[in-house]
Amino acid sequence: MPEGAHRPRRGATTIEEVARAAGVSRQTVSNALNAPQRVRPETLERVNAAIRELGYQPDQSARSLRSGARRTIGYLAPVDDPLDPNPLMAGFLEALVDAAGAAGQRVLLFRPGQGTADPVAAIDELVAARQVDGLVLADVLREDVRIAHVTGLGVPFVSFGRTGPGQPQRWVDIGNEAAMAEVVRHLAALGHRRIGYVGAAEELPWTAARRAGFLAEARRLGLSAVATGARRAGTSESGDSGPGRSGAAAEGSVAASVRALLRGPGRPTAFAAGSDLLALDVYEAVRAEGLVVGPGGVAVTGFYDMPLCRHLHPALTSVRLPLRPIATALVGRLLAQVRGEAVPGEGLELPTELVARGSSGRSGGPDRSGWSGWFG
Amino acid sequence: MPEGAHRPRRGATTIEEVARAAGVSRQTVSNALNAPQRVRPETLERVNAAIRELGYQPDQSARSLRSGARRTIGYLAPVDDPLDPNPLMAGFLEALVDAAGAAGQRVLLFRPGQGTADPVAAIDELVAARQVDGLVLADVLREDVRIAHVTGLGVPFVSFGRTGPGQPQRWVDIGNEAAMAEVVRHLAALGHRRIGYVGAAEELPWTAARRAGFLAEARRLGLSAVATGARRAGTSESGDSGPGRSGAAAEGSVAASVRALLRGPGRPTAFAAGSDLLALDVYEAVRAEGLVVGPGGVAVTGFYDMPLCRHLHPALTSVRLPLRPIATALVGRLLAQVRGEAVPGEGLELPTELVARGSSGRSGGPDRSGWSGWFG
DNA sequence: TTGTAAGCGTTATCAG
DNA sequence: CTGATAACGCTTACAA
Repeated sequence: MPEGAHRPRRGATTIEEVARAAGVSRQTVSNALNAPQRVRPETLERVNAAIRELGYQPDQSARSLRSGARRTIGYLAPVDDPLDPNPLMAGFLEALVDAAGAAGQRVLLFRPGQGTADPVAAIDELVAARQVDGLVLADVLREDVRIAHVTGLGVPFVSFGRTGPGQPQRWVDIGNEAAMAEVVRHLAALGHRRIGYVGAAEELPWTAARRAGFLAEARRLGLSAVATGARRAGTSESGDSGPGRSGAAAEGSVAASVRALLRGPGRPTAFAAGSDLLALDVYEAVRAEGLVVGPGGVAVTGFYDMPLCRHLHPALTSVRLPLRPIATALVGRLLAQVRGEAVPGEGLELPTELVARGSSGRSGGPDRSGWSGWFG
Repeated sequence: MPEGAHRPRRGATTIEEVARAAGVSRQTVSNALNAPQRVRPETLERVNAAIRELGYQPDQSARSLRSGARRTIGYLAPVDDPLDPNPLMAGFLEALVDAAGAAGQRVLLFRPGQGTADPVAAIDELVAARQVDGLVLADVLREDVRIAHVTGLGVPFVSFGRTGPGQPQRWVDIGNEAAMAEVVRHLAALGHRRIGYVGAAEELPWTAARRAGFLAEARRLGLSAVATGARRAGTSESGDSGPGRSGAAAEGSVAASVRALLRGPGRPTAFAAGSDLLALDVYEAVRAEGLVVGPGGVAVTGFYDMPLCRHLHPALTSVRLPLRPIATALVGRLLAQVRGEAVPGEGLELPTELVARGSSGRSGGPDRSGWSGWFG
C-alpha cells in the first residue's frame, strides 16, 4: 500500500495543538477565531501567537460539516462554442475570485459532464453534495432553464445577465442602451453626422438593446442613422437630418452589408459595431472599399473591449465591461441571500466605460507593440 | 434572526434516510457507494434504487473529513497583466474542469489576495485549510518560486510549463521546437524559400525554443532564414541558399523591423511569428509596405491559435495548443501523486497542431462571418 | 455479506 | 470568560 495515500494530510495542525500551545482549551481557540470579542484580550493575543507560530488554519471540511457554511460559491462555466471560447472569461474569473476572496469565499468552477450538455444535472450534483453556499450563473437568457431550476431548488444564486419578467430578479447586468448612446455621443462629438450600426445576424436580448440604444440616441441628436445585420429585426430608423435606409443585405455577410453602405449615397462616416468581432469585419469592409479606418477615414467602434482591441491597427475604440464592479455586486448579492438577508432592489444595472482609441480618431497605432508578456 | 441562515442545508438527504428507505444499515449504503463489489447484487440494486429515488449524494464535507480526500484540485490562476488577460484561459479551464470531472474531482480556482501579489501565501492558506488534494500551476518559469514552495510543502502538484533542471520534473508542456519546425515545413511546402521569424522583444524560455526550432528547421531544409525581435538574443542564422542577416532593429518596434526586412534585398516571402499578437504587427507591416497578406502575397503564421485567428482578414494560420490532452495529462499525473503512485517519467511534452488558414495560402476570408454567438 | 462502534476536526450548548 | 460534552455525516476497523 502506498505510503500516506488518501489519508488526512500529514502534519496538518489541529485546533487541539494550538490550544495546547497556548495553554487554553480548544474551545477558546475556536472562540478566538469565530467570536474574538468573547475572549479576553491577553488570552486572545496568546492564542493568535500560537496560531501564527503553528501556521494553523481550521480544516474547512470539519468546519463546513459542523457549521453548514461551505464558504464556497459555485461558478457554472458557460458551455460555449469550443471554437470560440469567451475571451473575457479570464478577466471575469479573476475579478470573481478576488471579490469572493475579499468576502472570505472560494470559487468552485464546474461544468456539465462531457457529452451531457445539461447544466441542470451538474447543478443538482453540486447542490446535493453540499459543496457550495450559492451559485453564480453567467450569460443568462431571459427565459433560462437554469434560473427556473435553481429557483425551484431554493439555492441562493445570482446571474450575470438579467432574467425574465416572471423570474426572480437576482441579476447584475450592464446598461446596453446607455453604452451605445455613449458611443453615439462620442462619434457625434468627433463630427460624424451619418453613422451606421452593425449588428449580429442573430438578435439576442442584449444586442437588441444595443441597437435600440444606438437608434434612440442618434435620433435624439438628429443624426442620420442606419442599422444593419439583424436577421430578425431588419429595423431601421432615421433622424431629422438625413434619409433613413432599411437594413440592407440582412441575409448576406456583415462585410457585404457594410460595403454596400459605403458605396451608396450619403455613406456613413462612422460605424458602431455590436461586438469587437463585428468591428473586425467592418475594418475589412472599409479597406476593401479603398478607404482607411481611423482619423481622416471611417471611424469604427466595437463592444466588449476584448484584449485584442489594443493590438489592432488602428487600435479599436470599444465599450469596456466593468468586470470588477460586476463581480463585487454578484458576490455581495449572493452572500446576502446566503445570510438570509433581503436582497436589495430587483436587479442591478452597471455602467460601461467607453475606451477611445485610434479607430475613432486618436493616434493610429496600437497601444503597445513589441510584445514581451506571456502571450506576446 | 433570518430563517435558515448558515444552517445545514434544509432537506438534504442523508445516508441514514437512504438506509431506512432501502431497509439496510447505513454502512451498507456506504459500501454500495464506495465498494460495490462487497455488496450482494440484489441488495446493491435496492440501495441504488433508494439513492436514485431520494436524489442522494454524500455530503462532501463529511466525506472529506472522514476520509481525508477532498476530491478537489486547486488551480492557481496566473497573475497576469489585467490589461492583457489570457485569451486561452477559458478554453484551458474548460478542459481542466472536464478532465477533473472525468476523474471525480472538482476544480477550485484561487488567486493571491488583492494587493498581495504573493502566490505563496495563497497556496499556504489553501493547503493549511486542507481544501484541495493537489495543485495545478500554470505559466511556470524554469526557476519558479511556486514550484520550490509547494515542493517544500510536500503537496502534490503538476505544472503546465516545464520546471528547471534541479526541480521536481512534474510538468506537462508543448513541444515548441517541433511546433515551429512544422511551421517551417508548412511554409516550405508552399514554395517559400526566404522566411523570417518574428519574436518578442523580451525572450522567455518558450519563445527562445520557438526561435531555435525555426532556425534549425530552416537550416535543415536549406532555406534562407532571418530572425528578428529578441532584445537579448539578436541571434540570426542562415541556410545554404541565401545570405544571413542579423536581427535588425531589435530595439525598435516589431512592425519597423518587419518593414525594414520587406524593403531590403532578398526580402522574405513569409513570416512566422512567435505569437498571434506579433502576427498582427506583421499584418500591419506588410500592408504598410503596400503588400498583401496571404495567397499571392506575404504568408504569415502565428502561435497559440487564439480565438481571434479565425476572425482576421485573412484568417491567421496558427499553432494550436492541445488543451484537452494537456488538461488530461495534468490531472492524471496529479492524481497519481495523490494516490501515492510513482509519477511516470520526468515530464511530458505534447505535440501541437498546425491550423492552416488564409494567411498562409488558403482562401482569403475569415472562417466565419456574421456573428451570432454570445460574443459576436 | 452485513451490522456495530468509533472517530475525523470543528462549533454550539451549557455548566462552571 | 472559560472548559467539558455532544453532534454534524460519513467511512474505516472489527465483530456478527
